[in-house]
Parts: sequence; C-alpha cells; structure tokens
Amino acid sequence: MSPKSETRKEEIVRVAAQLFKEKGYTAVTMRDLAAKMGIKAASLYNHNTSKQDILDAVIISLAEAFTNGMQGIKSSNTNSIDKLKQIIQLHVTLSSQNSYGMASLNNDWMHLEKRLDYYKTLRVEYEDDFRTILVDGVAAGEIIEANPEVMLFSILTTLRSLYVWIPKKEDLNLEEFTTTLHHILIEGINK
Amino acid sequence: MSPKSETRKEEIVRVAAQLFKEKGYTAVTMRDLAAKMGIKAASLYNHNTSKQDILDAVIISLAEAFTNGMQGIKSSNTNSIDKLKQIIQLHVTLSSQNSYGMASLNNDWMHLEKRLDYYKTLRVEYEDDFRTILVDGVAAGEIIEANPEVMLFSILTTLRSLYVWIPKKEDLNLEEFTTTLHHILIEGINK
DNA sequence: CATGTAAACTAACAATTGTTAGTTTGTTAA
DNA sequence: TTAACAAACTAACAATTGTTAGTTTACATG
Repeated sequence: MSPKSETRKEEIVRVAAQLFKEKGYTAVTMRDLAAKMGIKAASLYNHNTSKQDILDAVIISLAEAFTNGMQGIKSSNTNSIDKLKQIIQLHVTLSSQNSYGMASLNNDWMHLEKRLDYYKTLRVEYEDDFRTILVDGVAAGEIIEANPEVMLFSILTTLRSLYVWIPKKEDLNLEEFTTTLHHILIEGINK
Repeated sequence: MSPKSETRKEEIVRVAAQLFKEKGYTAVTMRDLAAKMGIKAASLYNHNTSKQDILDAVIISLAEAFTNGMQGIKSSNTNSIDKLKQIIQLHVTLSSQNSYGMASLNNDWMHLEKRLDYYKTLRVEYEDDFRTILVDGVAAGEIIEANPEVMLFSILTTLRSLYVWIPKKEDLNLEEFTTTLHHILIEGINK
C-alpha cells in the first residue's frame, strides 16, 4: 500500500544531492558525504559502486521524469497555451519535489561520463518538443510572432531556475505561485 | 590612446574563466590552466598568488560592473519601464562581453572565501534595487499588480542565464535580440 | 542455535591537488 | 657590458582524493 520505504542506497543518493546543491559535485568528497550520513567513507561502497554512479542516479532519474512529463503533454489534445501551462506545472511540481536534484541537473551534468551523451539527448529532445509547441502556437495564431528561439530561452531558463527560489519561500503557496507564473510567462506572449 | 594592453596576469584570469565555464571552478586544476596557457603550473605563481585569487578576480570585477550599472540606472530620470529596458541592456552587454565570467558569477560564487560576504552583499543590493524599480512601477500604475517577487525572479533568472545562450548563436544580432527580449519580458507585465 | 546478510569498521593505496623553493632564460635599460 | 626584471623552468612537498581489501557487528530468518 505505502510506497516501498527508502533503501539505504536511495538515502545516500538523496543526501548526496543536497551536498551537490551546496557545493557542486566536484567539491563534494566521499568523506563529506559519509560524514553527513554519520558513517565512514568506505562504508558508502557497500551501497554505491562509485561517486560517479551517485551523480548518475541523481541526474538521470530527474531528466527522465521531465521527458516522461513532456510525452504526456505532447499527446494531450489541447491548444498550445494550455500545453505551456502544463509544462509550467510540470516544472513547478518536479522542482518543489526535488530541488536538490534540480541543482545537479542544471550545474553538474557536465561531470556525467558514461551517461553524458544520453543526458544530452534527453535535453535536446525536450527542448525540441518545447520549441515545436511554441512554433505550432504561432502558426495557429495563439502565440505572438516573436522569435521562437528567444521565447523558448526566456521561458525555459526561468523554469529551470525554479529550484533556487522555491525552497527560499517556505510559506510559498505553490498553486498561487504557479498561477502567477502562468500570468507572467504567458500573458507576455499570448495573442 | 589604445587601452593598456592585457598583462600576463589578466590573460591568465581570462583563460581561467573559460575553463571555469566548461567544468566549474573546483574541477579545474592549476595544471589544466597552465596547459591551456602553454606553460607549467608553477609558472602561474609568478603572476597570481593562488587559485582562489583567480576566482576572486573573475567574479568580483563582474559583480561590481553590475553594481555600477545599476547605480546609473537608479539615478536616471525615467519611468520604471524604461529603467527595466536599461537593466536588460546592461545584462545583454555584460553577458556578451564576458560570457565566461558570467558562468562563474552564477555557478562558482560559493567557492569564494575571503570575498564571499562582499559578493553576497553586492548581490542582495542589486536584487533590492531591482525589486524597488518593480514596486515603484506597480505603485505608479505602469506595471501590472502581480507579485513583485515572482516578477523579479522570472525576469532576473532569464537575464542571469543570457551567458549560456548568447555564445551559442554566433550570428546573433545583439540589438535585435535585446529588442525581442524587451518585448517578451516587459509586454507581459506592462499595463 | 546456526546461518546469512546488511551495513558498518580500520587501514591502506596510488593518484592528484595546490603550492613552494630555487634556478634558468631572454629582453630591456643604463 | 652590466644590471634588473619578467617569466619561464625542474623538483619536490604535504594534504587530500576516490577507492579497495579484509574484518567486525547486529539483526533477522530457518
């Protein structure tokens, strides 16, 4: 009934993401991570095979969550403005659930090795899908005829930075925040 | 007549910023930097006293450029919308002149040590000045009555990410880009 | 009780890190 | 020619890094 409780391995990954957000992947040592877990560095290797694997776990699962979310939005039968609202909702949800992981997704992806190409593919495909929604919206007359590349850049960078702001506002009403974001990001390009 | 040509020390700082953008401050070694300069790591110490000092030089000068720009905008006798346009112009200019340094400003500031507090002060003051312009604009009826905090977040994160996009578009017309940004960022909050 | 397993430990390693000391080279100025 | 200086070099250091090997502890299951 309840979700399977967190394994020790998952706990390590979760705590690692917190440290990665504070100092960045490279600056976090296995001894730092172990200290925060209350154990010795060598003990981490009973659960994770390497520091690199921990980074992979943090980043790839989140990147795939975005990809899955985008698939659902693409296949929804709604207009472009509504799809944009769904994208905003997706970013708010994932960023509030995992603001630590979002930091690595944004800042530490270049330290992926084996999975770097896979990550880049997911990222490019996500941006392509996003761009298509904007271009379709312009063609359908729902979105102003500004440069789609600049619209994409402007909206997406705002959404990608949500993880910085959401945890700072502890009394933040997520629903109200999302509505305000809709208003600011979309009214500016709505026709 | 011409600006004093670049010293060896300044050259090192400039090249270091390029590496910092690629891999982040912690992941760049003094041997990496030396190799890119075509010399040995020890030779760097004829010019710079430490790796830390190089990071300070990259970040602080840029942060002060933003502060100086904001001072000029604050003291200009124009309405809030016009001040916002000046801010956009400031970010486009500094980001295109020094996209490498902007990466450190955004991602490596936490590795400042002696100058960390100073940097944080500059950053908070800049955000305060920006917020004041928005609040004044709302009070004057020039800007919609959305939550100023969300407007600030949305616009500022877009501007802070310019350094990622500008170098990617090599044929980018900066003037046209700035105009489009005005349109997208401001029409959405214009009254 | 016996066994298996999850999860911790100590000790150590080889490689890499930022940095220092001391020296050499090449160019400029007197 | 000599003196001064900028800028490179070699060699080495102490500390820190990710990781491995081997062992111990605690608990759950048969």
